[in-house]
Amino acid sequence: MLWERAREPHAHRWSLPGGELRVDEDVESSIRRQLAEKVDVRQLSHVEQLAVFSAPDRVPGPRVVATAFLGLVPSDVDPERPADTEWHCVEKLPLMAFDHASIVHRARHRLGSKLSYTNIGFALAPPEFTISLLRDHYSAALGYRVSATNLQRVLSRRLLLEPTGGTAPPGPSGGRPAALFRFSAKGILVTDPFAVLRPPGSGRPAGGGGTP
Amino acid sequence: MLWERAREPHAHRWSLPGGELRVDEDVESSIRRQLAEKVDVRQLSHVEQLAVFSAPDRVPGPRVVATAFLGLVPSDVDPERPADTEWHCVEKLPLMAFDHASIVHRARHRLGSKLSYTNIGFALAPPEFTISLLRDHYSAALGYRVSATNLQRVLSRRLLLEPTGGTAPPGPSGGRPAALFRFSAKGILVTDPFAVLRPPGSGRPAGGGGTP
DNA sequence: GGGGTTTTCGCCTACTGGTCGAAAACGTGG
DNA sequence: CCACGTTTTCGACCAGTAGGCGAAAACCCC
Repeated sequence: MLWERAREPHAHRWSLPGGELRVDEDVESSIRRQLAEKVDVRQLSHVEQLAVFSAPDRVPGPRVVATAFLGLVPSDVDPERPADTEWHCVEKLPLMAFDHASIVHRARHRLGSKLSYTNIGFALAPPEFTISLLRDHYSAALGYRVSATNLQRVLSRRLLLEPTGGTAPPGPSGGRPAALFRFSAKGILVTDPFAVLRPPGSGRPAGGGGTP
Repeated sequence: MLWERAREPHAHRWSLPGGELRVDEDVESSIRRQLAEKVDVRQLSHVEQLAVFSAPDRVPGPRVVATAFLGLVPSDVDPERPADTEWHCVEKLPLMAFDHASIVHRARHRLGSKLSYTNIGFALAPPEFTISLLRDHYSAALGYRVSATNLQRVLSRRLLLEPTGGTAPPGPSGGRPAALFRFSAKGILVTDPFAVLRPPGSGRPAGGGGTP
């Protein structure tokens, strides 16, 4: 979600929401406050620090150090937002202000990486969802096609997927109705990667696949 | 490597090296400059941003926002350093200044995670090393025993390990002399995790192990 | 040469993830 | 109402990975 700047510098370019850090708040409180002026912050399903951007010339005039965050909202919510904001596709960004395009690309890269080794993907989906929907989100974030079969198996084996029993209505062209799943309560949002070199006696990791 | 503070606040406590950011440098240049006043910065084998620490009360007096870095040096180098600095074991930290203890623990956690899914481990070892040395570094950073067999096999399969042909002299109690390895030139320092859900037709990932 | 120590190698197993194809469950049009 | 297209779901197969273990190799010292 980008915000069209009204004032110079970089008027009419699109920028990330943000603003100045107050002396009585930490950076995460600050970005939540800044964002709250635009949208309902409670919709945010995931927030994490991304990186500090501090090149001396990243903005005109006095140097500004920015702490960038990655924030996600489920795909079913479109929070109320003012007229000067707009959702944009990460692959077709408009002309952006300052170094914000590189921040977005870094965030997209982080999201793609974390999708592979954490269950952060659930932050992109509604409370109940079909595997196909989740696969589409994964594909969009990763930039390549993901097999629904593998996605379901991988997530199920990690005990992250729990069937609700319900089904979603088929699309306009028919097709078998998809089963609905929810995020398993035991599957706490893991933000750390799975260790490859495990402690001794901890069950065997994973592997497999390959091109035959 | 910690630095014993001479002045208040928190005099005689141990702190991480650092200082104020100048207006004409970015944060990484700044930490390298600060560090250069203490040690030879060229010894640093890896530097990466860790996180921003910005709690309003993290230091007494006016609020200070800190960008913490994780920096590694190979285990064989002990750079010249002034008398007010000292190497400390991460598991037996002295009384530390400000929130620096939590920064260290965060850094240790990051290192442990990255050891599992990147080849950052080479930043801990000398140019030529034995598998046992590398295993000891892994064990120390991860906090649990690591099998030298697995470590060698995993790294070899990723084409990161290259035998030099030489051997290291056995220890004082004898034993078979260990073969020396070097960091393979093809094994660029990967700082991103391996994707678990790969693009189609990309060869099969990994798996394996488990407790029999 | 025997005993102790450390490294190295091979074998086995459990399990993972990619691929593929068949079956299931729907809508639609003739 | 039945053939067809569509989408989802499930099972089977396979290559490849990592953990565990034990035997063999290579050294020291006595």
